[in-house]
Amino acid sequence: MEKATSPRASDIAYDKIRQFVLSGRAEPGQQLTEEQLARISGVSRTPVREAVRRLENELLIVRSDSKRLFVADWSADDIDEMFVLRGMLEGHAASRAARTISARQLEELSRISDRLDAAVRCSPPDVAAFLTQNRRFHDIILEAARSPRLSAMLPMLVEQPVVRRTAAQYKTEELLQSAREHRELIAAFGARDSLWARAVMTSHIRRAFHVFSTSAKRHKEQRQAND
Amino acid sequence: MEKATSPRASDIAYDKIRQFVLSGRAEPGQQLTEEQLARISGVSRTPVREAVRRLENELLIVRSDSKRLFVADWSADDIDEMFVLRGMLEGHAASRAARTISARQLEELSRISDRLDAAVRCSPPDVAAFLTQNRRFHDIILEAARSPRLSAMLPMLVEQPVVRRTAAQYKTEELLQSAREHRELIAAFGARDSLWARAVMTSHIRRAFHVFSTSAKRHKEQRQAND
DNA sequence: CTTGACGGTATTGTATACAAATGTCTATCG
DNA sequence: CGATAGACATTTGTATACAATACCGTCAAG
Repeated sequence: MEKATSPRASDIAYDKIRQFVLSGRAEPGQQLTEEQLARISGVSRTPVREAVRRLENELLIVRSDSKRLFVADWSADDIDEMFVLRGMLEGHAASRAARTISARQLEELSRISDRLDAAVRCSPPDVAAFLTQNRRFHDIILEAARSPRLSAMLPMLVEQPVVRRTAAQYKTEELLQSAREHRELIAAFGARDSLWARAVMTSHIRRAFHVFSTSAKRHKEQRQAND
Repeated sequence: MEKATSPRASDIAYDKIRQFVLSGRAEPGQQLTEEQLARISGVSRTPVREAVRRLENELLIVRSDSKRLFVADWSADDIDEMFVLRGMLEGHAASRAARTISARQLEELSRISDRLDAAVRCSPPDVAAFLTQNRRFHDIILEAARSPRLSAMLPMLVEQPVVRRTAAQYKTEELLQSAREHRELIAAFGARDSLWARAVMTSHIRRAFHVFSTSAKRHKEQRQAND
């Protein structure tokens, strides 16, 4: 039985501010003051500061030379590298998970995979559900890898711009392929084949990069056409 | 002209607590209270909490289920994995650095490499100097890689146990080989060969792992002999 | 003897007040 | 007109007081 976690103010602040930044309500490069963030999250500055520390570590917020806060603004190179790093780290996570995953977790992955399929096959595809389940899938692998270090590092590689990109950009075909890759990961885990698992995961992330990349290009061209 | 950085209390606390943990004065698994840490670092609890957040991110300090603080205690598997992750990330850093390093930085690496040689060649070898220059060497590569993400992640992979191991454990031969590898890295950077740089760095870290590993084994055997 | 409830104590969490520092605007001088 | 010094406003940093929570020993019931 799960117990409801006590709602600590610093966690509330963390969630609210993170939401504020990721939702795009905050412009990249925009200054944030602690007081403003305190107002937004409805708590005092003290827990806000703790939340900001965490977000700063995830590089969603950056500090100027003299401690003023700004919404992070990522270059194309930053984003490229994030995918490279995610490929390495999630590949490693998959490799470890293949050795240590429990039957319980394997079943859970299967269930999620079913939901992923369902989300894709209905029309129109339920992209929001897909993204939620996708995230859960990867979280379980991370959990199965049993590495505190990976668990601390991977959250730094959340892709702000990907989240912001509207759901409509995803094509059914791409989602189908993604779901297939999830199935193959489960197969690799079932076979306890760490090399296979790593290879599938690396390829999975890399493909996501190319989907994102071409989508970003389309996006840019459209904007230029509108000018 | 460099200006003396203003001594903010939270930085003082960070340095002092980090020193306290890494020096081994704190036992792994030992509880730490904020007040105790405040006493140690001579500031109030507020900046201590900020320092603790940072150390928590580096996994030098861990929190129990209900927010009590403890000195991190790492398993053999943790340490193994740290070397694996360092291999991947520093390899990646070297790969990037090979493409982007400046002439200025290359010169700096050469100078440091000279000092590394000097520290090894004198007898007995100046291990403290070696470690200091070694750290500086790797920091410059990290700087040259120009990746905020790498810069945030690599500090999580500082090897507490390695630092704690006494200097005397290092053999001259091992230090010499290490110095040679640094030279080869410089050569790879000079050639702007990112694959070469990555390979040398990966091998460099991996060798360090084996040196550490056999040293740890010796250490353990000695302890058992003493019982 | 074990188990579970209770209450005191230790520890962490939050708000607030104030200090220090940074940024900005303006007036004055070259 | 441009530069610069200085006053003022804004923002971050720190200490402290108090609130909330978790831990631990004790005692009573089974």
